[in-house]
Amino acid sequence: MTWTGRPHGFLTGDEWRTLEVAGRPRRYRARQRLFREGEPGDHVIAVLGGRVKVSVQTRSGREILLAIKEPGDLVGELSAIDGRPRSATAIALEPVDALVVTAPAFVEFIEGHPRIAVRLLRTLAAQIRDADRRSVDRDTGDITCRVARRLVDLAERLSEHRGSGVEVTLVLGQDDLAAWVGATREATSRALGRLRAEGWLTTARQRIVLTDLPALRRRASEPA
Amino acid sequence: MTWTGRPHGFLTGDEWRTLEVAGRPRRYRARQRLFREGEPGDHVIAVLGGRVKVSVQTRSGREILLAIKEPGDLVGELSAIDGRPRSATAIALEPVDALVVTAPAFVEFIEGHPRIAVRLLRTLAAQIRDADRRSVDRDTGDITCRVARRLVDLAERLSEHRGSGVEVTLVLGQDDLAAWVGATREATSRALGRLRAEGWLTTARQRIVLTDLPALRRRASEPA
DNA sequence: GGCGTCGCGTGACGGACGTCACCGCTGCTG
DNA sequence: CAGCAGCGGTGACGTCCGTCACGCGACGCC
Repeated sequence: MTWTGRPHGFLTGDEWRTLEVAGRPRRYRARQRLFREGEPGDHVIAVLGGRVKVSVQTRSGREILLAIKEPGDLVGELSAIDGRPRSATAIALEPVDALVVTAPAFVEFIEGHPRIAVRLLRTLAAQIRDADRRSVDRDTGDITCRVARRLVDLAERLSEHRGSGVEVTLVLGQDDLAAWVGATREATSRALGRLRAEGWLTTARQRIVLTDLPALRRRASEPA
Repeated sequence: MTWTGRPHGFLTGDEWRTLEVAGRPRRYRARQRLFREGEPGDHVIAVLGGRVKVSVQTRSGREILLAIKEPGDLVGELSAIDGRPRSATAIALEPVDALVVTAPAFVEFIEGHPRIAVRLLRTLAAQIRDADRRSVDRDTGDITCRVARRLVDLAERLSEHRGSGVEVTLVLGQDDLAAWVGATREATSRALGRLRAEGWLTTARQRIVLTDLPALRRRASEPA
């Protein structure tokens, strides 16, 4: 129902092997910054393994999460496309395997492979849909609603990979969750408290276990 | 400083004349709906004259403005690219001159003109940047801040066309402005009241006249 | 094993904004 | 011209959430 919208896997089949020759493999440590808002965007990073969070900071210091990039996704492609500086900061959530491609090489790669260009168009289209949906989500329902929605989304994303059992375990801190739903950590914690009181999930350090997805799904769309 | 991000003019030069032969000219009346959220997206609309608003409605009935399309922009291109249903509703703000192109014809057009494909990529990139910026704006500052910011943005967009005088007149209703900044009409009205009390603008029916842009710009980024 | 740090939970308090309600004005239309 | 509908301006009230503050348990480092 609430579909995250971004089909992972810009790089599929063996087309990306062509990119491989143009790219330089590189590893990033967990918490390492791939690039920072405002820098010139002279390279594109293809994520092969691990996840990367893309976010911006408001002047008041709050973090706003724009996307989580997974294996098969590109990071920093916008700057390569339009030549403008990076509009956000990218940080590795885990150890990340990646392929670093210079912007000119990337552009050449795209121009030389029309089918890839079409795929890239689709990827960008998905990102726009995702961003638009975020705008709507952020204005729909109270924080408990939004937290429930986000958890269900993450759970569904996960179920695509692993088979879905009765309960789903998410590994993420409450700070990140808060940034994701656009609220403070405290408000998020309280929202989790309410959901926990209903018996729909349990919480622990860096861990949220969803035990009643249907109920959460219901709560995610309920007016109150 | 706060730049709207979307360079108008996907259609420039005479490349679009190629599109012309594939497209069917059409006029829309003011307030007429071009398409509605959920419909299959079987055509793309190139705006030649007039403006189009793209928005979605939350289940509680509030409207959220996603974009305003101007002459030279495309509307409904996402569905043509990825084949998914329309994710928003498009409504003409004024009488609109447009070119309607079927999705297959549009795709063929893109594939046959690599330079256009690159330009389309840039357009989509700009839309993503714009959407991301909206996410940040919406969480930055109180409503008065956001209203001021939006007004300055609109004024700057306008100044690109007409030369910029000392004061700028915007023609828009408070309902639309409210949807744009993500607030209710009442809150927006009160915010305008505060700005008016400072002597930085005057308001009238469907009209907002900015008389002190520098002050507004300052207020737009001030913490309080 | 002691101690510091990090992540989580919760309480108190205040303020900004949503909701509801009403009123005035303007411009259209019959 | 009378009436109505659409738009704008305000007031009262409630509440959700941000801010500040503190406590607690788990993990890591020396």
